[in-house]
Amino acid sequence: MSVEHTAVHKTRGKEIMEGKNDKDFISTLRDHGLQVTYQRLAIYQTLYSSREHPSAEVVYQQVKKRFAMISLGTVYKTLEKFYDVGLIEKVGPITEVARYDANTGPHHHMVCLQCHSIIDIDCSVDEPKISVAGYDGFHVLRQQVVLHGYCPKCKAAFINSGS
Amino acid sequence: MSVEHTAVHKTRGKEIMEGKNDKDFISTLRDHGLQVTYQRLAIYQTLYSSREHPSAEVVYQQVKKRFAMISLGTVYKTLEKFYDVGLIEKVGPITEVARYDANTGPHHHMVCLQCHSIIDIDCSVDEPKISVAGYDGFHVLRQQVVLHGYCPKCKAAFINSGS
DNA sequence: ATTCTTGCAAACGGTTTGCACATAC
DNA sequence: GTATGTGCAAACCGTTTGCAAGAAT
Repeated sequence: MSVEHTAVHKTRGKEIMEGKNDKDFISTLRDHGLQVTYQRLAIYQTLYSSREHPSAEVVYQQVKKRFAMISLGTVYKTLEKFYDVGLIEKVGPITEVARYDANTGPHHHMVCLQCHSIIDIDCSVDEPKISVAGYDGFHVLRQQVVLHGYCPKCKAAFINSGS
Repeated sequence: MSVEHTAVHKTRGKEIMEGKNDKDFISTLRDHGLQVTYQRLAIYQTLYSSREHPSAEVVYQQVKKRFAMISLGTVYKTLEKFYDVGLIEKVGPITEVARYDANTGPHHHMVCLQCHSIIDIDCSVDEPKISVAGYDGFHVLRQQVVLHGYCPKCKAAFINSGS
């Protein structure tokens, strides 16, 4: 694959992108063990140049401005692949589906990535002081701390299966 | 509406439920400004007696054992209503859809309930020490702190519209 | 040449919605 | 009697999947 188009984006992208050219982006992809395609480059650049935490749909709309032929399915697959290899972060559904809890006292949750069980954590243990100097403009109604990992049962299963 | 069935559930529910009878449940619903129906009572009791953070579907399956005729739609509507009035908690999608972020450095997020914008928070400010004594069996891979509230822009809009 | 990726369209699954009927108050 | 909740089924919408054609290595 050859590189012809420029890496320069619009608006806020420009500030962030400055100093990072196509070659850098390509290297980044390769460093993560990814094959390089125009689509991936465009998707990564779009995401990299945004602070909006865009959804797959939004990334798709952005990328389409440069690659009219790209498909939404590719964007989904690509973002998920990026996420898998640790190239990008994902803010989103912490559980596959909504889960409810009659315990309304202050507490947080541990979610098992394997069996999807949710374990309550006494809030007392953390009480993260996120009164956050500098973010005062934001009116915080509630905060949620979620730990992702493996519950004792699933951890044991991994060890036994020879992790 | 009259109360005939017993409040006793199975397994772990029993321990939790003990000391809370139908009248208590009814009062709880009323206290939250809710009309009382068999369905709501059953849904609330089911949730109250569980530590599994069940999904709507699971609640539905449970409740159906007592009320064969209940519909899944009702469970959805009811749980959401419970959540609205603060009777129950919801662990689930913190954003409507998955959102991505090329910033992989340690940081957390503020999500605006109104405009759905997401603002990064420097991790340095909180660093919640959730090494959590007593939960050692759980192997934590990553933790996510999410604040819900209103961003400066939306907060201002509320004030102007006469909150 | 082989393997991985793309595009398209259909399928999926959780959730929401509309409406007629039933129930709570 | 009036407002609210229920049941059912269809619609929604974000996401995933299968597969044939295309591109990367």
